[in-house]
Amino acid sequence: MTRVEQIIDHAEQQCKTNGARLTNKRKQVLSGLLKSEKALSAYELIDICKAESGETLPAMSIYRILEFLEKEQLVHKLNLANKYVACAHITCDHDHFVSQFLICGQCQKVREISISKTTIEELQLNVEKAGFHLMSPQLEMNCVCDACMASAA
Amino acid sequence: MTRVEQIIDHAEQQCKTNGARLTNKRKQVLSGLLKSEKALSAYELIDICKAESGETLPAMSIYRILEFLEKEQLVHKLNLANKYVACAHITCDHDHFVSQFLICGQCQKVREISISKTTIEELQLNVEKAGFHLMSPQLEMNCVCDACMASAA
DNA sequence: GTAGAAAATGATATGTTGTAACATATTTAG
DNA sequence: CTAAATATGTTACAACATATCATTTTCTAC
Repeated sequence: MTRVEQIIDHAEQQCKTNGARLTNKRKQVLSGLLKSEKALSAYELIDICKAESGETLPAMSIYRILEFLEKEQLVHKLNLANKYVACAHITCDHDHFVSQFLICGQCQKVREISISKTTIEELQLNVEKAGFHLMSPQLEMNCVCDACMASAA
Repeated sequence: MTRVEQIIDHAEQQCKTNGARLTNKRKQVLSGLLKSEKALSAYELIDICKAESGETLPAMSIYRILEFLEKEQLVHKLNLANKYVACAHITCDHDHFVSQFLICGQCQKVREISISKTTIEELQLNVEKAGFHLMSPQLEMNCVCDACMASAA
């Protein structure tokens, strides 16, 4: 059983626990994200699913499926890039609090790392002091990864 | 002389120093952003410029002008919202390092605040440890402002 | 001041991301 | 098995963005 299959299995159990259904098409999309190991646009996922299964999922379905996967915390939407990425902690069984996403602008590789509580608190404090309320506690940063940095040079 | 006119004047001097030209159309766009005091999409700026001057700027021109203004640090692009906002520090004469942008998802009001050096350093350290290099040191956060919070309740 | 280069803007078409609205199919529960 | 709920399909379109090539404006060198 491959790593991806293991993760999908785990995700399916997790969904069951929440009374949600990880259907075949939803598995297809999640699997596409997991295999690619980078951030993909909805339309790139259409192509990937088509290549894997032969059938063309309509854009609307992809977006609905991504929305579902996001609610189940299996996928994150990267707003900076308008792309989607599989959660790096599916098999960890813990809820997310705040993640810092590093997105390579060249190859779309993504690292999802955690932030220390004190850093979050400081950012949050700034927000409140400015008269705002944080909605989605998710930090995204435009980066370039080592590999792309090296190949560009 | 209004506050906006003062800022535009200052921006014009700044451009001259850099060997750049703040043309009339560029002033129009910057002025639109300054007056509105919130984040605007390129297409909203088309409407605003049309209302002010009567002539309709093509989308392509707006995007080119925004790109110019961004390079001159007069405008910031908010990738979270696909919108543009006038820099809050045009008359401050200092280079930017890292800004934290708080974007109200309801009214598009934006606060541009500074981040402490230690917080930046910690975030930056995380990035380097993960094998990435920060490209645009700009934090954007989805928020709701006090006013919208109150009116929604 | 005029020619030619460079910079700015315009026009047209099209690509990309995302959603609204309504129809159909599949699953689940009683 | 049937009704309700859930999931997916279809069509059309809105919003954001850029590629390409044409034209206009400005600057520079003579």
